[in-house]
Amino acid sequence: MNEMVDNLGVAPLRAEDHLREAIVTGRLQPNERLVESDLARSLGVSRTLIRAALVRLEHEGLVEHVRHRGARVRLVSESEAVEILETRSVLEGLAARLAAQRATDDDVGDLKSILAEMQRLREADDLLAVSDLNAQLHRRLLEISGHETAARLIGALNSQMVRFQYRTILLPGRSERSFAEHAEIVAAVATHDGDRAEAAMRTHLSRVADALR
Amino acid sequence: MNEMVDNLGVAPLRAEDHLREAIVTGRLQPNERLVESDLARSLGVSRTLIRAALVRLEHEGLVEHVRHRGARVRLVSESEAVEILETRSVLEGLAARLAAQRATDDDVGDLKSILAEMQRLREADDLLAVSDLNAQLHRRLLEISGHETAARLIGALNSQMVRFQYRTILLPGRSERSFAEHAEIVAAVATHDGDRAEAAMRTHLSRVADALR
DNA sequence: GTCGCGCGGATTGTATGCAATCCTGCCCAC
DNA sequence: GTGGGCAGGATTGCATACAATCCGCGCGAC
Repeated sequence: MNEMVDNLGVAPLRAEDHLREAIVTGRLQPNERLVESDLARSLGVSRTLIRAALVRLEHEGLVEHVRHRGARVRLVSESEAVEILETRSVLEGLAARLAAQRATDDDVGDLKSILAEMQRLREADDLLAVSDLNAQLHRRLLEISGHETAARLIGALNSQMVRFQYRTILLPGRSERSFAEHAEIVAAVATHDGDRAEAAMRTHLSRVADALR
Repeated sequence: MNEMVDNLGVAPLRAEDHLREAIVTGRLQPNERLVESDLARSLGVSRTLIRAALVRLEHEGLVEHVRHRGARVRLVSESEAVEILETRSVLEGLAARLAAQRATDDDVGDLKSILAEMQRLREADDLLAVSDLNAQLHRRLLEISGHETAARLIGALNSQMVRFQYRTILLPGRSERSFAEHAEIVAAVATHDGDRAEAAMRTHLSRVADALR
């Protein structure tokens, strides 16, 4: 467990990023206690920095902190995951609407090539890679929308969902339907039909929520 | 001994809450510098607590913090206010839909009496009080929806908007239309029509955004 | 045997001190 | 007069020290 030797670079946010990464990748398990002095020692910084990091991670919903009792990795329940998906549904619906209104031809080209690549990987049965491309497609749509507020909120919601990330795409038949849903979104954006893009995105994420249940 | 008595209640969050209140009420002006040691002295706590509070307020979007240069009260531009309203629009739309599905008869009664009180105050030309009741109506709808994730995000967005809070209702004619929009929302909830409630809420908040521009 | 209770270790909460960084104003070269 | 740079003060960044709180465990009363 000796990974202390990478403090050289710039690294002031490093402690926080390390922690975040350890949580979202599951290296720190849900409900695991986060003892400040242990973290401080293992990351080679002082408790002060760890505390600051924990405060921020708490605000991001990754950590739960109760006074005098310390912090632990927050467990998001399935019902909460559904709530998060419902919220993402309307936020990304908004973003999709705007993306449809604002997309340039290049933007549409990007989306279509992501879609084509998804198709290819799907036929090769590499469902995990497909799931990663899903995320990329959603990210690209957000960029195109140019809506920073929505992007920020969606980002925070996503980081709480990593635990469920690969879960739905693996269900039998889900991958085909998911692809069709994404294709519909891209088609709507390509024709600059905001209403249709929003509806398609909401349908898509509702289906994901259904799949989770 | 005596100061312990003071601390029995809820004292530890005091510094943070003081700061937040000073910002949202405008006692601390946008762009004003927040010097840690000054705040510490004036609130009677140490810099450590001030720093922790500033970290949290930064995450809430009330404060802007740049490394080695300190914190200042964040100025939210009008274009950003519009973004925030667009975001609220879809989030509260979701909440209104759920509220319509879940409202009990008592809930509907509450909403209607808030509406009646609004009407009364409007006829008495007390527009600021009307605006406060607006906020109360929106809060109550959120409660009824039972959607904690949406509620949390909306709360954060609202605290960034206080500067604009009373601005729109004072526009000539806006008060009448605003009342009609709220009445439509309540009517939709009363008939448990989720689609209509969501549409009404989105229309309402779009109009507020228009009024702001 | 079980319940209450207090003691000690572990852990968090807060304050303080020192180092690092930045900003201001001044001096000097040109 | 203008621009570059360089002190000195102001302010933040980080670490450490001390105080407050919590939790588990053992002991005794019943």
